[in-house]
Amino acid sequence: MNIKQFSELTQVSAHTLRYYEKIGLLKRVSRTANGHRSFTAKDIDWVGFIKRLKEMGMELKKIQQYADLREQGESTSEQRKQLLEEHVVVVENRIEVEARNLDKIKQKIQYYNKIIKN
Amino acid sequence: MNIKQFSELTQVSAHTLRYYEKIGLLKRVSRTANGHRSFTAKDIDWVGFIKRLKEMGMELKKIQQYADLREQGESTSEQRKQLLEEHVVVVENRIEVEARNLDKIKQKIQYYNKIIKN
DNA sequence: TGTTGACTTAGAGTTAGCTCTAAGTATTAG
DNA sequence: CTAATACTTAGAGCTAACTCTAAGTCAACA
Repeated sequence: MNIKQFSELTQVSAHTLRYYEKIGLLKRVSRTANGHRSFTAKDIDWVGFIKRLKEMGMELKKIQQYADLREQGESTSEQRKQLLEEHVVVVENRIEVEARNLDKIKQKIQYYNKIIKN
Repeated sequence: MNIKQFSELTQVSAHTLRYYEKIGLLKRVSRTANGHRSFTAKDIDWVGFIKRLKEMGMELKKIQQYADLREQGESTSEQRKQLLEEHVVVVENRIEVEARNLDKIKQKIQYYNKIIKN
């Protein structure tokens, strides 16, 4: 599948896909005879995973580390697991902070409700 | 209180405080005879509020809007309240998405646990 | 008197993560 | 055969939110 089709499937722009390859997030993307990128079904899963990590606020640099480990094969499973576990902690803390702040903002809204009514 | 003391109290760098004033987040900061900024106790609260909104992922532009309304006085309470309510929805959705993604990542970790044990 | 240190400004530089441009090649349709 | 279209690359440009620099003023202290 060429870059355009892949871009539509993954909802990631062709520009961004090339960028991801350049910075080492997508590895060993195969090419056709004329040098065009040719993406596979496996690439779809991988980009999906990248998107999820990104959505969780993982930096591209960290995702890159994961990609590096992944490329090295099975022997790095433990390290990849650790990387994910580290990020789980980060996200859990962030959710907690956000929940706390949400509460405070809601209190502020309550305050506005009072002064507006009177 | 001068910018250095204020910076230490609020944990926001002097550079950033000047920047916040320039983009209209801090308004009417008073000056001493020699032109130095002079911050007050009210400014501490306001910067604290800015920090909370920022922590919740509100863009400085949006915070600026809030600051503009705040400057216009009591009559804008309703609009400020709406602005906060809008953001509450944004944050609630984000927390939800994060919780869902967290689950998926935890599943991935479980998968690693399986393949590592065997 | 001079030098230290805090402040001032305008504006340049930085980082992340894209996003776009220019110049070029290859394939396909008319 | 030519025009349109899709691809390629290197590298420039953009946005947010700082962060820093340079050049200058001013007060205090040895």
